[in-house]
Amino acid sequence: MERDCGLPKDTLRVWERRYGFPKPLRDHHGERIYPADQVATLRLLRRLVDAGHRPGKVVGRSGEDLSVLLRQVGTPALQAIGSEAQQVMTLLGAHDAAGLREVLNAIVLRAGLGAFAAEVGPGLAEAVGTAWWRGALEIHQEHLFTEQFTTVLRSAINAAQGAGLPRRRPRVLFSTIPQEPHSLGLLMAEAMFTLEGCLGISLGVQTPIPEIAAAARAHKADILALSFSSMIPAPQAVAGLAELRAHIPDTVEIWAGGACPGLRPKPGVSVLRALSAIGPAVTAWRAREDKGSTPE
Amino acid sequence: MERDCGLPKDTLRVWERRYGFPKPLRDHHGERIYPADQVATLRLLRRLVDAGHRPGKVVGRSGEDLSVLLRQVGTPALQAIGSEAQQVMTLLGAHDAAGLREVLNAIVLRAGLGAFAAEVGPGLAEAVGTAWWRGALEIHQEHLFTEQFTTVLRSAINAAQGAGLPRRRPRVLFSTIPQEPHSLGLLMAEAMFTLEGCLGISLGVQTPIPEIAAAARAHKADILALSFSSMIPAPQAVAGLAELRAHIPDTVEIWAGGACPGLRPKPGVSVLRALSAIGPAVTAWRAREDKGSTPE
DNA sequence: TCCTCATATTTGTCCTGGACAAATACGCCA
DNA sequence: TGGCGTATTTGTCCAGGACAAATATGAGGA
Repeated sequence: MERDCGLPKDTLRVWERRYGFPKPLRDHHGERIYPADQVATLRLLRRLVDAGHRPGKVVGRSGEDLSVLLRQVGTPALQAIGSEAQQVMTLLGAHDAAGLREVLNAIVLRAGLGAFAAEVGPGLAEAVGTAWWRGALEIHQEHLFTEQFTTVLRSAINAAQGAGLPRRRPRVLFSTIPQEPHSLGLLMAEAMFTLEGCLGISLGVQTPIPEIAAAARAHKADILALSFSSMIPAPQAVAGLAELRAHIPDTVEIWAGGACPGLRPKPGVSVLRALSAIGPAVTAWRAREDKGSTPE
Repeated sequence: MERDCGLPKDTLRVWERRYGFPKPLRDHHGERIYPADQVATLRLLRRLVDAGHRPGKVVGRSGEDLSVLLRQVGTPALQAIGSEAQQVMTLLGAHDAAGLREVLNAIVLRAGLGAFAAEVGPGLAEAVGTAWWRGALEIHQEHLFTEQFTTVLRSAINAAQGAGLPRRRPRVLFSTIPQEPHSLGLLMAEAMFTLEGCLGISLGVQTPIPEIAAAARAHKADILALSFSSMIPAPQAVAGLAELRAHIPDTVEIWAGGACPGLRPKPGVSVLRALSAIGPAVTAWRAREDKGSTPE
């Protein structure tokens, strides 16, 4: 059930106790049955809470009230989106998967893989994310975008890897912590490192922390690249990074990036604010490495 | 915490109450802190329980006892794996991502995409899965396999789609229910449908059921293809299929497949036991469609 | 008027211990 | 030996209480 509206079971329970909503029916044994309309209202509530409303102020109000509030939130962001994003939103509205892929491919060819991954990609992802929690987009449309974007970007990365550019260190290991299921940020980072000629190995998302550490050792990684989306609570990101840092040797650097607001550099953990920072950071790493390996 | 050993919080609690294990430390406030060695033992326990052992018989025994039991389980399966699988296991053992990708690509080229997706892929996936829960493979090695396999297969699918073969109906929508995070089965199915010249649209994994239904309508899908891995409890798969069937129009067929043992055909839900069954099934669908559209 | 800091309120998550239905094993009879 | 009814095991839910972190509120000073 909590999967259907994005709210943990404990939260549903305590809302019911404190605010009198939701008011689920009970089956013959006494278990909660959430009617479809209450689930729909809960979904609205989740978005409002994510947008900054206090549960005490909005839980218990009618679905119509909530829709009104939802429309007031986030509308300003709508004006600022670029022309690519508008085109993408139109195609998503028309459920045109093939057209979407064509447009994305065209952007890669026109702007290049670097600009696509570092500039256009994050912009599109943010526009889609915003549109989703404004209610302008269904979840399945967001899934469709993610799928097409992934396909296009991965095939571009493959092409870049096969291009015969000499691959050399740093050896970079990509993954996310178990609480982070989003793969787009990781893939965009992989693109940037690939363009720098790095040796990249991806574990995909949601690898347990001891396993990331074990993999870093097994693959003799120089850099561990972690991606944190804006959906992940900042404390979890910080805790994950600290745990990871404690598990792996100091010779392995940890580079964290993504839209997560609470990300802060720590000893042994670099934070790259933007994907465009990857190029210079790799150059700096190589300079350090050359100096360090010079016999004194 | 439950994320780290794959056991729900409630289960950990009740094991603690009934069997006296785990015995977590408490922080200053009284919250449970699971030491690393207990987490490791819990991971062993999870595998044993998955393999059929009763919790009452194994929870509370020492880690060494459990390792012995784990070795006894599943060893017979080891002998039967093919030479490709042995090669893959060797490469995984050496953490050789590039070599793994080369081998997979070579299989695609030698055997063709159809045989790769329908025969080799499931065999490899099973071998890797078995090796994992036997303890012969780390989780990060399984992640590495999944990532490389996905990359190779997706790029082969892209090539097939771009090959200029005329695409025509049925229009197939791919996804999995929210409880099913595994994407390999879905991707192999997508390959098979692509080879038949179908129009495929993937939503990726873990789409909420009402959203799958909405997408089926929006995309005017003829067939909804769902994948169920062997890890998903059969009742959840059956319930998900029933709910889905109730949400979408009868004109949309539901085809389910995968290694999930409890999968049974129902009215309006076909079950394809093997990926090789997709080709004939598509042919049959087209025959039905042609007959149906003939003016009487 | 605006900013800063201390206090009050809100909110999510964890706690304990009890209950029960589904799944599984066991024993009986043909 | 095999099928079936009963006993046990097992996972998940329930209720209400507690507390720390997050957030809002208000007082005092520049």
